[in-house]
Amino acid sequence: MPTVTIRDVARRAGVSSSTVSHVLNRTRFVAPGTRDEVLRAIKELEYHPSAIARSLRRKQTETVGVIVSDISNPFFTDLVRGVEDACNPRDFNLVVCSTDEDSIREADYLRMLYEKQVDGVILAPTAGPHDTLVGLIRRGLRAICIDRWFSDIPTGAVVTDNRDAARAAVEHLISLGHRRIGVVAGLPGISTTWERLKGYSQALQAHGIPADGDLVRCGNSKIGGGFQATLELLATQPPPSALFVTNNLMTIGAMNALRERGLRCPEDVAIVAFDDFPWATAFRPYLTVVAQPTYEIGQRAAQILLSAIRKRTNVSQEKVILSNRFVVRESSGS
Amino acid sequence: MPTVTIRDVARRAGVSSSTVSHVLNRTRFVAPGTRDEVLRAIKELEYHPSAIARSLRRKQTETVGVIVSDISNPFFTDLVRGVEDACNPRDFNLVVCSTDEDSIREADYLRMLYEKQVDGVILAPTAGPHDTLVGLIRRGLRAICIDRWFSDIPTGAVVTDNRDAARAAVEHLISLGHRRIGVVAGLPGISTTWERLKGYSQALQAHGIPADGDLVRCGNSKIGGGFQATLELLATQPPPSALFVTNNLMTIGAMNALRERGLRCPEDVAIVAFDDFPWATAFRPYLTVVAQPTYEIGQRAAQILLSAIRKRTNVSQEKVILSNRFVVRESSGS
DNA sequence: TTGTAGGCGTTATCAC
DNA sequence: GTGATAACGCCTACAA
Repeated sequence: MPTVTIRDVARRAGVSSSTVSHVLNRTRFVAPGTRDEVLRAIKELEYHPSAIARSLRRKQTETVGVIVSDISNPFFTDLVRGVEDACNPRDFNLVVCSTDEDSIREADYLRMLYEKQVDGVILAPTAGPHDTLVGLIRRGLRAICIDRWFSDIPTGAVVTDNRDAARAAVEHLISLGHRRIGVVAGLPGISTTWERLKGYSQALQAHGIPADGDLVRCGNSKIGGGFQATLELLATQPPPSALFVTNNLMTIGAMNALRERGLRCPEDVAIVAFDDFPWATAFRPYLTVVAQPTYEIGQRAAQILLSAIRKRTNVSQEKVILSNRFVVRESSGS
Repeated sequence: MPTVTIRDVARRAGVSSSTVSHVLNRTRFVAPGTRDEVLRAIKELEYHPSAIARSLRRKQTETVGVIVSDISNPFFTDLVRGVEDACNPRDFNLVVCSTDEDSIREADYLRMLYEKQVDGVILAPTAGPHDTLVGLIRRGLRAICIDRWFSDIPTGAVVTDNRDAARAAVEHLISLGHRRIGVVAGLPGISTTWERLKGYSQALQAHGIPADGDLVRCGNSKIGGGFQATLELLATQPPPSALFVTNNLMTIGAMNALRERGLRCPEDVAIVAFDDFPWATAFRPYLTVVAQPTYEIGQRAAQILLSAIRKRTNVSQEKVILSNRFVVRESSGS
């Protein structure tokens, strides 16, 4: 296929390529007559401008990179949809990347995106190190963090009030009479994990329940980890009467573990979990959850990023904190 | 930030820009000494090549577009992960787009991707019209369909054996003694929908069960549609004793509907559904499903596309059919 | 073993 | 109202 360029259109319409460019971009007045000529030529030749060439000139790609842990995790998937919906009206495209929490992959992707000159990046950073990211930000890469924040990353973030929500969740269990409450904690080294643990501790403390290290297990934020951690928790003596599971994937693992042990929820073990599921009201037990505003996180981050891009400013270093919703359903007992 | 270009590196290293280019791309021999010089200059200047400029020259972007109905649908999300994992080793990036089954959005995205010169597109086409897509393919766009296929789209596809799987699913219900089996059908106009319906009919016919139009309802492939369709099915007289729900989202809707009507599954209504869920073994009822090889669909499609890109050939028009796995769990009864 | 130079397809600055 | 023309940053003949 011989590419048809702007000059082909120009020739066909009997004008100069600048005129064609200008009708394309509505960037200066063109006499209606000539304009129609140009438009006709475009139609006839089925001309499609080269976004690549345009980007080279304009130094803008109308593309943003989205780096998450795993695009197949419904949490991120919803978030990405929020980003997409915010970007679409402005004709921005999304390049999505999954790091699997590997900081090397993260760095690789960041470099690729930077070299592809994306106008900005939205990312859920891995635990680190963040040298590449920080270096690129210093060189002018516009970035915004989602879900997690790190004090060594000099840019803004959109997160949720993890500590408060965790505290509320655990207090809910306490109010139901539970004293031995196990926690399935997330990946070490990221803000969400320790914030949620902090909320847990605060709740216990506020109600004079002594902390017990045996009741905190790391589930690595994945299904298998949640499964394993839950089995361990269930093996403590006496076993916990309730579990606080700190993310969606680990919740699946935790439920699998209960099943494995032949325990019913909430009769034998009550559960409160982080992250809501679309199917939460369709399958039993109906989970009591901290519903994070996933879609909004993405949407908001995209808005902030896009506005910085448009205004050619840096992304403000502000940390935007969105509120979680606590939804009581049957898994926590009655 | 003043962009540092290949010439800056060249100057610094005291060589020509072509030499730099060649060490960058390992595209011709460069004396070890000079090479080291160049590499050092690159380090010192923190040079990052411009993928945009390179793409303009090479007419290759190392990017593929992925167009699905909705990135937040776990079916597509898994599929996209398969695509990503296949693309990553080759350093290809993914631009993902959600159409919401709107052919206009589909066409818009296709145009954008074409103008951004993606090296190829992997898409789950909307019901149509497909003019834009077909036009672009004619102009040389490499594309491959996933999940669905259409005879008017002149390119390859990776799909699953929907008809056979549907038939097996329904026969399973029949073998359990069900005669009045309702179907929650998907979006009209796409191959998966009619293939699954076809399998349903064949199963009935093979067992001498007369077809009943009342037992087929369209759920539009979404949660709300599945909910509505299920309510309608449950209202027929006599009500069906089993339901065949033809995709994941509608299954959630169907379960919500059962709950709304106070019906238990499988005691009151048995269910067999299309699409497995990660949480299928964690929440009750454990669903009996046709598990599509979602990840593999994406992976396979990406392999085919990438190989066509590498060999600079067209995508073969072959239709690759992957096998489904039928997983019996409790929702279909015992 | 390395350098020179033209061009990929646009946009934007000047000029008319 | 419209046209020339010089970049944008890289790759790749072709030359040496």
